[in-house]
Amino acid sequence: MARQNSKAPARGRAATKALRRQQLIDATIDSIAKRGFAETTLADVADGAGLSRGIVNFHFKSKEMLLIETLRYMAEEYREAWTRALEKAGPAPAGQLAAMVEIDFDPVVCSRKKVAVWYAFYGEAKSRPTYLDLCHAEDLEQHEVLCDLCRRVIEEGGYKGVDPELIATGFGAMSDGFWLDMLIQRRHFDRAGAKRACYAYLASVFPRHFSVDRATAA
Amino acid sequence: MARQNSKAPARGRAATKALRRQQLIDATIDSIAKRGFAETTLADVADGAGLSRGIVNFHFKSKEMLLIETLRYMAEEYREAWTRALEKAGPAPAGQLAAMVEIDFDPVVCSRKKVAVWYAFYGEAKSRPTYLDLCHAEDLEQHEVLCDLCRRVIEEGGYKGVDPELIATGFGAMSDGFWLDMLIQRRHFDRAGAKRACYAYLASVFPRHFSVDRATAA
Amino acid sequence: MARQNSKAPARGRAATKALRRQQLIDATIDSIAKRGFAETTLADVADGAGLSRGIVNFHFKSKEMLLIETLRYMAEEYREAWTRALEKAGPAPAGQLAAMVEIDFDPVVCSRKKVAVWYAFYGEAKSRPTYLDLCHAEDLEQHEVLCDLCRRVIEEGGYKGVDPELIATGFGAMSDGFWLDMLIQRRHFDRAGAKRACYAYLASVFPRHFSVDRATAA
Amino acid sequence: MARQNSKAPARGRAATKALRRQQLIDATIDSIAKRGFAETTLADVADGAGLSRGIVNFHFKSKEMLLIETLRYMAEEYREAWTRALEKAGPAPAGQLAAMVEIDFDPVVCSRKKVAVWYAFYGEAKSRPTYLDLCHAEDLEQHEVLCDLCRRVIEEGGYKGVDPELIATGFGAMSDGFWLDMLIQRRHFDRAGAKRACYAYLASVFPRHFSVDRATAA
DNA sequence: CATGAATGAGTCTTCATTCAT
DNA sequence: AATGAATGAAGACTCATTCAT
Repeated sequence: MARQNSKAPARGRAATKALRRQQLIDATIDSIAKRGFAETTLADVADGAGLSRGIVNFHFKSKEMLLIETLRYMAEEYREAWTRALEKAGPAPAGQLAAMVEIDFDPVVCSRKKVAVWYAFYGEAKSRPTYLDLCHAEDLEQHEVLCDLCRRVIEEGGYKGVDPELIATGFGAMSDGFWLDMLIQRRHFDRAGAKRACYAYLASVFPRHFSVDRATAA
Repeated sequence: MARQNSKAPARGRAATKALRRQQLIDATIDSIAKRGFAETTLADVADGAGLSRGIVNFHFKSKEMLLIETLRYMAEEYREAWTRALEKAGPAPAGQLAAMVEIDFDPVVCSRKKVAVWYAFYGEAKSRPTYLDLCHAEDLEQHEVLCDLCRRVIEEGGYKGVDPELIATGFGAMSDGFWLDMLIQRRHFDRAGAKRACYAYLASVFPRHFSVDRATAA
Repeated sequence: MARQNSKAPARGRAATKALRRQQLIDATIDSIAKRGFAETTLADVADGAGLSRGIVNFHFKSKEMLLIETLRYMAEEYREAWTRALEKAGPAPAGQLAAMVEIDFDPVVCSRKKVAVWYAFYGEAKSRPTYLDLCHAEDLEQHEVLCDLCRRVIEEGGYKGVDPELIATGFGAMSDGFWLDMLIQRRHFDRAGAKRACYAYLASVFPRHFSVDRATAA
Repeated sequence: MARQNSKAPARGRAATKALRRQQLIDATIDSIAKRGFAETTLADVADGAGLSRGIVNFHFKSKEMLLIETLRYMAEEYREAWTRALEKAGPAPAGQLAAMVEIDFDPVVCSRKKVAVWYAFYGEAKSRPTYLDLCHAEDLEQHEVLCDLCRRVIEEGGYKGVDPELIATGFGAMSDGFWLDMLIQRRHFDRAGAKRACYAYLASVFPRHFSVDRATAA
């Protein structure tokens, strides 16, 4: 009982601490999406979280660290999203490839807000080394997974003269490009249009697995 | 004589003025590429141009204006590049499409430095309205040109069930995605690889016009 | 029994309270010696004492109060040291004067750490009258004692034309100056050298009582 | 004429710059003397100089640098003072020693304000390495000069059993101690009293050269 | 008694902009 | 046309103090 009494506050505090950190990361994402990288001040973040001014330095030590943790959070969120999507997709490689298309343009991951934050990090030279440290391994892993899926689709479908790496790379680039479209509406394209264009790409390469509208059962 | 005397310096001054502006725009591009948007100060720009501190406000009124003019310059440079590339390419639409691939990954336009600046503008929320004002019309124009080229290739090749807009859009997105790769080396891809992936895409859609390595004569 | 139960913890608490205060004063001295006045934060003190952050305000109400108590502690410590030294020295005034030299450069009182703290307070003294108030009475008392000792030595030795106040003052100043040397090593002098210089001074004034190396029996 | 015109502003600017720096150093000395080291902010200094907030960082880069330059200025001022005093004093070593006493307690060098600043630097641990870097060589030089003067007085007077280094050291320490007295008025001593005590010391060591009130002609 | 999360006032520093020269 | 000294607003960060637990 005594132990429980002494643990309860500890648990509460630990929970509070984690909660605050997440609150602040969320407020950071909101602010970057709204104001951009350069205009996001710690005061904005604190205000956005409804907390006091010194709070960020208390929980994250510095602005730099807050931004790093924010990037880390977004990278993990994205990674979990596509990992889980593949798990749910069943064993067929074409289905998994389609799942990747779907998750890449799922509002959870590809909202205007989230995309704005990704591109804020991409665009800011100072954050590039940090980005590489944090995301390079995961980017590579996703690339390998995509290559592998393409390879298996090619085998399955007996496609001749198709380089899986080239297709995987092209798909990844296209996906990134459509995310940018979400942000600046260069080709005023919506999620559905982006997916259709991706499926059109896959359908032209893997006609026996994909149609313009969706994945075909192999 | 009096006229000559007064005109010569006037011309010299006008030239100097234009020269100074270009010097400062170049220095701005260099600084954004090196330090990023948020870290670029007017002092950096002035130092980079080898000029004095107050110079930017003198020639551009404000930092804001300098950035707008810098963006305008880059947009015009890019527009002229692809416009001229199409002119040189001859009348065949597939050749023109190939010319677009080539120019999009030509070092003049797609150096790491230039790409860094583009993405700095994309990533910075504050610059987005400016970007739209300045570039929307031109982006749209390029998109229309690409759609038109695809349409004509489809007609020429009698390709069935191919939506030109979808292909043009997909190509544009892929190109943007590869530019991002140049910047963050997400898939550690070089210009040649990017072009091959683009041609692979076009080859799979327009097999009678393109091969993985280049445009095929129709 | 009930009383005992309630008293024992009370005594324990009082003891704990005094212990905590001393712990914090010690940590303050350590921190001032190490980091200086301006750089000493309550967090440093709390960490140094191995206690929690809010603890100082809990036991001392404010940082200012902690500093005052620290100074008071050092002043009392010094006072007790020289008082006790005089008591031990026997009745002869020259012996007591020598005892004052010895105690002034005794490691207990004149360690580098302690001197650092004294001079930290001196450095702030002009702007904080409270600090002066604390030490003024005791400084005066010591000065009177020194004057009295000199007077008695002069009488005893029949020294002509020697002003006891001037000698006492000069000795006090020299001692302070050597403490400063300990701190900044202006003349890179050690304790032994300082004592020799003091004895040399006393020997030149009171040649029948002192030699360079020590007090001579009168 | 054109040259003159272009030089005049340059000279004016250079002069202004030096003037500003001196203004700020003076304001720093004033503020440290009034408020102490820990309480001196750049705002205080700027206000004291009647200038704007950012001015210190403009002229000195950082607070740290301002403090270093302030210390350097004080060290040079003191050095010049005693150097010049010796030059004026004539060739006799006893006269030069007396000149050192006089200059050490001359209001120019030993005002309460100046002493407050010296002791602020001595007391602040962080400034000690800087102090050593800046002043160690000069302190040593002054010490050597004092030793030399004592040596020559001893020779001249044929004093037996007197160690010049011990006397020089003792004198230096006594002088420092009296400066501290000026600051905290420990023995509520004025400049005249301090000098008398110094002369009393010298007179007891060098009776054929000094009396309590001044240097005696050798 | 003690903890440590939270607050917010205060400080240093940066930097766009102005303006006298 | 150009310079660079000066300004002052704004932002990151520190830290004494408070208070719920």
